[in-house]
Amino acid sequence: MFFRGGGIMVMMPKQFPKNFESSKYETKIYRQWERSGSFRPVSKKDGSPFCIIMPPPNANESLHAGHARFVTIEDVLIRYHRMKGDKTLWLPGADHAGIETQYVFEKKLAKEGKSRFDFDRETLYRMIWDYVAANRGDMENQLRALGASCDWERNTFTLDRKIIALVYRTFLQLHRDGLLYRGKRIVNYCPRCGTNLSQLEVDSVERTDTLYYLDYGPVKIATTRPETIFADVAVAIHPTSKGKQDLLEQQAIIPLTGKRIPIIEDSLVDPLFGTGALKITPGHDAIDFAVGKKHNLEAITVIDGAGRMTNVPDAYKGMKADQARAAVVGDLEKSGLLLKTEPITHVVGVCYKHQSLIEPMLSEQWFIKMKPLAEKAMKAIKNKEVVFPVRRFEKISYHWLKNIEDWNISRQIVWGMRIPAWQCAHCQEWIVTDGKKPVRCVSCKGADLHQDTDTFDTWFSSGQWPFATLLTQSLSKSKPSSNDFKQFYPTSVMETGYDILFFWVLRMIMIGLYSTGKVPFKTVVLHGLVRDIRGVKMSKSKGNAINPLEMIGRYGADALRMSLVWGGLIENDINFDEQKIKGQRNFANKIWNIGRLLAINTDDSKTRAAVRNKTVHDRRIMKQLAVTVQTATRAIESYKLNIAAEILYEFVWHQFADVYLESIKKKTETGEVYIPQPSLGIAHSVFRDILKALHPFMPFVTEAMWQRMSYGKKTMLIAESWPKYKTKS
RNA sequence: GGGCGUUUAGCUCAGUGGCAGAGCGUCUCGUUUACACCGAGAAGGUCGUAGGUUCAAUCCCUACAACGCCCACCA
Repeated sequence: MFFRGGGIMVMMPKQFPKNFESSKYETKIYRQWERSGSFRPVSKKDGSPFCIIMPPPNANESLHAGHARFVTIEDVLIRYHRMKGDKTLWLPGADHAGIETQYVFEKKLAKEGKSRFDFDRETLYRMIWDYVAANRGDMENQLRALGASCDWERNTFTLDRKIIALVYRTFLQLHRDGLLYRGKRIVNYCPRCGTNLSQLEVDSVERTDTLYYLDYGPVKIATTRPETIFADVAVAIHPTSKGKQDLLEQQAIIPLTGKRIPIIEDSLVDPLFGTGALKITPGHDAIDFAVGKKHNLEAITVIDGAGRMTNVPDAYKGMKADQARAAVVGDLEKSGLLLKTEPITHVVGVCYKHQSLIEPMLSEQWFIKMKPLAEKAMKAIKNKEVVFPVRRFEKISYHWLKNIEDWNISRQIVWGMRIPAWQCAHCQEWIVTDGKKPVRCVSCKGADLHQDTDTFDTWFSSGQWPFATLLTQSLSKSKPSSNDFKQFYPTSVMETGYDILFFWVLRMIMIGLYSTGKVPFKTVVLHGLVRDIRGVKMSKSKGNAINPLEMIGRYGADALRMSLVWGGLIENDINFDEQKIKGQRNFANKIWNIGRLLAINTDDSKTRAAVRNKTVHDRRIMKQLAVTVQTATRAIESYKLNIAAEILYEFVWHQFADVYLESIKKKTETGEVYIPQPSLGIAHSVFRDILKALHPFMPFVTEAMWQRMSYGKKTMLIAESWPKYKTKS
């Protein structure tokens, strides 16, 4: 028997607005879902656990189009699995975003005429904490506006005490396992951020600079950085250089100071570049550092953390590095030691965030040995313990893991987790703990211990996010389901932008495997970036960023969501086009009006009289529905969300509305439209399944319609079950 | 220097070893008691180029080109 909407009722057109006014429903419906506890994981008979840990957005920033895309994709998966009957958990969170947040806060301080140096560490930390706490609600409300059906009772912040405790535990464990070390290395120091950055946080840009040819006595060298000559400790030539033996017996002379340094040979030198001789400056260049180490040379620092000259002749002391370059070049010219100059186009490192020039600097930092961790990750990928449905991401991941380098995890900022390591003032020994201050030095028993002032790279803690969030849930006694970790780990899907594949996803796999012995998630689904209509990456500074809330206000959350998955594969970049949202707003309205047509004609006294047999149209629409739902189901299961969205759109609009409803629509003598039975019943039955199948994509209009039609009696659509059709044999 | 991706209608993009698809845009017509946030229809493509495999290639293979992205220690 076919379901007939809401029994006997006559709905006057006036009571049923012609357009779906999204803003009238969205907030109300979301609150209804949230209050009813629909976002909590619930066990059904044959459901299996399904869990996504949300990539925590920066607690301090508003959401942009990229967030809207991930929310849509993840919410589609979550709602689908929930309807399928799986025990479904989507765990939300917020990220403290160390460097970025501190930078934003410092800009704010600067506006007030202050700087971070005006405050002690604790005060500064507290100020940033309050600042973030005040802004955090905005981001969370934006997630709600987008319809994210995540479990707010499990909402977690990356700086929650329990999370910090777990991160410290991992750090200590790495130390005990010999995977952690403190080393003096060339690091990428960003003078603007006031901290060093990992290799990943440094971008390369091509620049044209001047190449200076300098007279070093018996040899000539070419350099782009004449201000660093005071840190030179040798000049290297290639082993096949002409007159090598002769040169090796002599000494090179640093211009201006006259200091004598050895001439050495090393195959790293390119004999065809410049003069074929390379000045070795281990204190300010990574290659030189490597060469210096090989030849047992000292590393001299001549630029300090503020980017000023130090440890140089008085004439240059205190100058900024670029001023010093001009001064040095001028003096070289005067003394005739500048042989010639030529322009050179080369690649330099810049800060990924501000594009400011990176200063390679010698510094002592905490490092994690990555090779052993990466090997386990590669094995897990090979064994398909973690699957990349889009093959190219697996290839890229594997390649990166194979060539991985040690990870510098200490940052010179206060906003973040302070590193739980103390140095003994007496014997200089470092003591690592799980967060508690040690009483005495383990080696000399000294009691004068000082905690490291650095904090962890944010990615070090977020690399532990999947197990940390689930474990801290388990530690909570107040919550009914205190075994989240046991139930949901490894999680089902990790969904995030491909731009943080290396930063985050692969590190989660490595640390997850290390800490728990298991991969943190079984499937990695990556989405492409949202660009502007011309294909340019969106950013606030370019002014081409779109505000999701504005789009929601204009077209509704459903329309925005659909537009972000419709018309392109999720793994590819998309160009954001407002026309597309508009089209989906029209679609939401179409759904609304299908409901309106069915509702205003549900008059039994009229339709009962016209009962007849099923027609070709009736039978065809039933079949098309079955095929559509099956295809959509398969598409969602294989993360081809665009296919699912598109086929549902096509079916609803062009098969159901344009063809079927038109074919069954009748008019009375007075011109009133009505639909006779059994077609009306069939139409209702098809429409019910349409609402269900579209619900993951367009949760608001479908829920609003579901309730309006009283399809579920007292249940909400969010809690309904996914339509099932037997696969054709 | 290595790697990856893209190239299909005016635009944005799906897709398949067997008549080339969607949305938007354009044009024509229609309806105005489900929806103008509507309907019916039309125009528009040598599926980047050149070879190869095949009965058959937009799809598979090879080379090339253009564009884009990622990685990399030539000062």
